[in-house]
Parts: sequence; C-alpha cells; structure tokens
Amino acid sequence: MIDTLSTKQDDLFTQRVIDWYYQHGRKSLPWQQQKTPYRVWVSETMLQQTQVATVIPYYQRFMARFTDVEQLAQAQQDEVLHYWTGLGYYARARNLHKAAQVIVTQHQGNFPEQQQALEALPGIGRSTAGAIRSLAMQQPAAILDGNVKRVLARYLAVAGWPGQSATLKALWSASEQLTAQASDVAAYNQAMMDLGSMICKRSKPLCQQCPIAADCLAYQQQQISDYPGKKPKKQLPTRTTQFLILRRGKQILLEQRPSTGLWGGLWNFPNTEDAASDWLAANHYNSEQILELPPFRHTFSHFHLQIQPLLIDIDSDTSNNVNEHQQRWVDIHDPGELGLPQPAVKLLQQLQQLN
DNA sequence: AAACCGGGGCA
DNA sequence: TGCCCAGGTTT
Repeated sequence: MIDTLSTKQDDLFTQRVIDWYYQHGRKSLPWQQQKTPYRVWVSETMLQQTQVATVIPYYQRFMARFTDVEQLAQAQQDEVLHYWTGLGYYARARNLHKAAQVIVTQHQGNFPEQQQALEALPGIGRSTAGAIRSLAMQQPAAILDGNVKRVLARYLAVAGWPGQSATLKALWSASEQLTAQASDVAAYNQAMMDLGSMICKRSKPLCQQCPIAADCLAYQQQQISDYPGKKPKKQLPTRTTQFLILRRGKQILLEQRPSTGLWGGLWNFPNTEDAASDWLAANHYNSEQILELPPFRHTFSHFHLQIQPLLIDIDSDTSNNVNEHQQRWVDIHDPGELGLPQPAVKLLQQLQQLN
C-alpha cells in the first residue's frame, strides 16, 4: 500500500519534471545534437567542473579536432591538454585520453554499454556512466550530478552535506527510485539537470516557476537555503613560489611538470622556492639582472599559491642543457600546442604586451 | 572570500 | 570505506 502510494507520487513528480522540460528546458546545446556516447561522454566530462556557457566553446573546439574516439585515442597527450587549457582539473583530460585508447584497443572502438564496464574506464564514475547510458543509449540509468543533488536534497529535505557517505547514499537511492518511474529517462535526466541549473539554483532559486514546488519539503518549510547541507569549511594555507621567466630574445623557457599531481603534464615556467640565483647556477645559466614583476595569488581548492614572477634575460649565446622532453624554449607569441596552467597563460599575456 | 564540483587514489 | 586531492567560475 505504502509502496503503491509512493510510486504514484514519484510518477507524478517525474511527469511534472518532464513536462516542464519540454516547455522550458534546453534542447539545442551542442552535445544535445547527434547524441552519441562519445559526444555525451566528452560533454559530461567537461561539465563536471564547469558551467554550460564556459564549456560550449571548449566543446566545439574539442569536437572539431577530435571528431570521434579513434581520433582522440591517436592524439598526443600534449595536444589533448592544449585543448583543455583553462578548463582545470587536467587529470580529466588525461583520463579522457587514456579511456579513448582503452575503448579503441579493448572494445574495438565501441563504448561498452554496461554500467560496470563504463565505470572501469578512467574518469567515468557512477554518474557519468549513468549519463552516457541514459542520454545516449536509451537505458534507464540514474545520474547524480551537482544539479540533481541540489534538487533532490531540497525536494526531499535530505539533511547533511552530500560529501558524507550517508547523505550521498540517500540521494542516490532517491535518484534511482525516481528515475525508475520516468516514462522517458533521457528527458527526465536532462530535465533534472536543467531544473537544477535554471530554477533550483544554489542561491536565489526561482521557486515560483518550479513545477514541483508544491511538494517540495524544503520549500514548504521555508528552509531552502539549508539544503543541501554545506561542506564543513577550513581555512586554506598559503604557499609561496617564484616563477622564473627565462627570456632569450623572443623566447621563454617552459618545463613540463610530472604527469601526476598539481598541473600534471602541463608546461609551466620553471619555479623554485629558493633563491633564483641558486636555480640559475644549478642549471648553468647566468644573468645580469633579475627583474621582479608584480606578485599575484592563485587559489586552489586546498591552498593559496603566492606567485612571484621573476623576469630573467638570458644571453642568446649562453649554452644551456635543455632537455627536449622536459624543457623547451618557446616563442612568446606562439607557445605551440601545449597545455599551460592558468597563471602561465596570464604571465604569457603580460609578456606579449611588453614585446 | 567562500562555495562549488565527479572521480581517482590511498590508508 | 573515509578522507584528501584537484583549478577555475560564480556569488
């Protein structure tokens, strides 16, 4: 009896959400055209960390260059990172590239269709696998991205921060149960994401326009801002470093970072926390002067990085020990198809102004 | 300045 | 399984 009742309510919920989607949702985004697993996968991966408006130009450039999974698999990692520069979370670009190679070599270039097989690919977890299955394979799979978490946490007044396992479990359970009642899962999942980003926004939600406000527990309790629960905050430490801008005429020196960790695989200015003169001596460079450019701060999720850029002109006939695999002299105006961290992009732009 | 985010990796 | 990690945008 209880089950029947709740199923009926769920059915009403999903239908209202779907009806709202057909009237107000977004249907003309680039990745909503020709919904292949590859196109959905790339878009979902980009959307994991970035808003729709920012993703669109990146997505279009990426898809124009890497039309299908074979082309992505064949590309150099540097070029993939280059197309990702500015989007952040570069491990995702590396995973995307790796997964493309696995799909080509182990799945004959076809996406696996099972949840488990999809989740076995690097960078694809439960929600992304659900998105690929539901949006591109017409399978009844649940998703739980940030938008869906927010809608469900409010609608059902699910207390707690979604980073906590109990909260996450409750939200997944709700998502699974509701998705099972949807008449059209692709429309329903897309609708939930749109509802979260267009109506049930993090701040100033538009409850007057919400198709499910009447049954929304947080709304009924006038406690919308309590859901979802907030992450416990802690204050960030500050670290300092110096970026050494070695300039040789119209060229500057970049070095590739280790493939894992912070800015993994990206090309950055050499940096050191110690005296610049020590670094120069150790690397057999000599310079007449070191010019301090204005320092600035770059913030990560877990610390602030205080950056002191030092402009160091190097004699063009100075011998050097550049290792082509880890260090490269590049043109200030055309660094080539490399992935660069945001602060390096910013400094490079400043240098272009100077020249 | 603070909140946010889907998945990987490791103890 | 429970934490920590990652980077740029929005508020």
